[in-house]
Amino acid sequence: MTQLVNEGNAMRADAQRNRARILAAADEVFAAKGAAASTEEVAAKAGVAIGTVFRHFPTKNDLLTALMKELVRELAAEVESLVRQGDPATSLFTFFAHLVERASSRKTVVDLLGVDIRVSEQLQLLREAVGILLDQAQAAGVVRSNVLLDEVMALLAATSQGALHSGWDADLRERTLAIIFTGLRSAQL
Amino acid sequence: MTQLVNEGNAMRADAQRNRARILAAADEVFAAKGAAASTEEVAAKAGVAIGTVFRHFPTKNDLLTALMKELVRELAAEVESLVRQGDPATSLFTFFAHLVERASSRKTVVDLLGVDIRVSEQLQLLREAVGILLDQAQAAGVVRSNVLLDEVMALLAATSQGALHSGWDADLRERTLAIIFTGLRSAQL
Amino acid sequence: MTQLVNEGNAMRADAQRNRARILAAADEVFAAKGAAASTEEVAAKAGVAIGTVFRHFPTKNDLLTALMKELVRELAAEVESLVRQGDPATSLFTFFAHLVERASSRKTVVDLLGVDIRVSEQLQLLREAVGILLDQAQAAGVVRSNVLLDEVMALLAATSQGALHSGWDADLRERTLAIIFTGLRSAQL
Amino acid sequence: MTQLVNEGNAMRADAQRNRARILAAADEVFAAKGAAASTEEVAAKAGVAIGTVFRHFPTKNDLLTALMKELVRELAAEVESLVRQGDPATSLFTFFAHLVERASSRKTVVDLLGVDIRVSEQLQLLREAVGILLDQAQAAGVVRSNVLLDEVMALLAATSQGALHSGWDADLRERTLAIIFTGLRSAQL
DNA sequence: GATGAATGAGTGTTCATTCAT
DNA sequence: GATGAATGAACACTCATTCAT
Repeated sequence: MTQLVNEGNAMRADAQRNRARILAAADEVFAAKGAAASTEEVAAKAGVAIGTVFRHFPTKNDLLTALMKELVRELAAEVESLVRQGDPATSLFTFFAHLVERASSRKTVVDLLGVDIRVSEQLQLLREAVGILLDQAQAAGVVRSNVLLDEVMALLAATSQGALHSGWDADLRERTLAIIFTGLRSAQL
Repeated sequence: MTQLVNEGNAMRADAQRNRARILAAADEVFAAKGAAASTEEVAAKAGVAIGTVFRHFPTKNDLLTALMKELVRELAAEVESLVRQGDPATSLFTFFAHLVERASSRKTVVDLLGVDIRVSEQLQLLREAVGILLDQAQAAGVVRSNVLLDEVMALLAATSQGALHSGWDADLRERTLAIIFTGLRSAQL
Repeated sequence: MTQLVNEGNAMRADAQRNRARILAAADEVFAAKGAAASTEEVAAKAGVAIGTVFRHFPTKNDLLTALMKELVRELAAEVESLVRQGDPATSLFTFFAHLVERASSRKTVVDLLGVDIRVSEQLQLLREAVGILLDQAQAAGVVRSNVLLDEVMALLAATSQGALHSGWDADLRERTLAIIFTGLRSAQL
Repeated sequence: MTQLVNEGNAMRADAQRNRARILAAADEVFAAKGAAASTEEVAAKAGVAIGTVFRHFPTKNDLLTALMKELVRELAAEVESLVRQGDPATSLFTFFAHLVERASSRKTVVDLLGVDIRVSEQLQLLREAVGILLDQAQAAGVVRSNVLLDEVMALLAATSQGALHSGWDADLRERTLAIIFTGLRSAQL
């Protein structure tokens, strides 16, 4: 039985609390300033000493990766819920829009896709989840059948990055996604 | 009248040559390693001393900005030539594809959008140029008339970033752009 | 009556066991990596928590010192046994050779002389023991009578350190000691 | 033509001065506190910023190695002068005594022989020099002919380390070396 | 008494920027 | 103008030591 959520088996209460605090602080800090922000700042925002951060995440990269895992986990959970209770015809678009909206204010979401972190492994999970949404949408006939998961993931990444780096507002986001969704839906010209 | 960022007006011959060399080196270095690469490395590749780099570009950011300007200028020139001699119906798509292809191998193209550089100003030029291509395409009836320049620019930026950070290969690039182009062309569902 | 450095008098059974484990682990770890190895590593090898190490030895230095005491005690015991049952004419040389051989594989033996530990006090015991061997050897006429204990101790320390730091093999060790032993035996020129 | 002394070909005057200052400071600091002393302290004593130290010696190890080279060079020079103008029968002993005397106050001399620095290469030079002294002494009949260079080097290292770590005073040094010299001179018992 | 999480000063190293040569 | 040495703040990471659990 694979567990998606597990990272604190047998940990003292205070340690768990600190781990959570650090992750939260890291999320905020890296979301605002990107992965280049200093670990020291994360510690400060979490209200712990620098050593504590490194005890929980021996490397800055480990911290970044943990953040990433957490994010992927949340996203996967969201997909799962959409699969279970959402409208198969629109779930893909709903999720797509939501992710991009989220990315527009969180540098983390985006930075993590780049750099030297071996994301692949983590992203695999998300990829599979999105694959289900795509299947559903294609089964419902609202997405062309020759669209591959690769392109959907690529568009997802691209728009997430675009939304962040270029600071799209809600309106622009909507209009831009509309074009992409149209591209996914309609018959090739 | 001294200017912080000289650009070619009234400059000793060797200074001009150095400026050009530095820009070329910076392009290479930053393209390969991203904006995080050290100025020292740029100087080395340019074959000048570090002081010379800082004399021409008082700040690393100034160097990055200059690179950006140069890039925009090239792109604008390309657009202009397309406007003059290209097929109005396909020029937008041609340019779009070309930019993204270029971005996929040049970290610069993309990173520059990220830093703290106020791109807006520089991008204005490019924006106007692309505006012309869009007008042409809409006039030719191959792009829906309710598509705004904003969305086109957003898609341009997003795919450039996506192409680089996620390392799209030629095939994925083509398939992804096909979806976007379809979205631009067809009638909204 | 609480004592800073407990040594076995009135101690819970498990505490005694832990103390012994820690000393054994420390011996191994420091022998292999020198005194610069981390206390944490010692704790790990001993299978106890870091706090336990510091409860038994309030300072890293205290741990090092205890190790030293232990070593001196063992050596003194060895000397005692030689005094009781060995050949008075060769015991000094036997002990000398054995100590150096041992030093060549145990960084501890040597490093401990380096730190800031005031060895003198601990070494007194060993010194007295070696003094007996020297007396015996001089009585047997195999060591010049004007050789003082000071020099013997100095040579002992020097060769121990040399053997370790320079990594003497058995052959080199033997040949080098042969020279020293000759120096101790023969008449001054 | 091999050059023993070369390290500053084409260097700005101030850079040379600083390099020398740093080496001098490093010698003092490491001599007093051992190789574990901080680079920062070296910088402070040299009166330069920390960056300057690292510009000249990109790694702490590089600094240590440079110190070592310098030391070996001096020693080799001393040997060379002894070979040229000294009494072949006593030069080896003179040099031996001098090195140990020096070591007794300089942790550097000794620390450098240990740790992870690849000394071998550097020591080769010194080894060869001492080899000449040994040959001379054996030719003069004052050192047994079956004494090998290996043992002499081993004794040299051992006594240097001993002299330092155990803090021999002049008298003890003399008496201890007397025993070793006797061992080298007389016929094996 | 044992545990192991938290602390925080300290270390080696990098790099944008300044300035004497 | 060009050179390249000097500066020093910043950073990731380590480790002896303390203390709440």
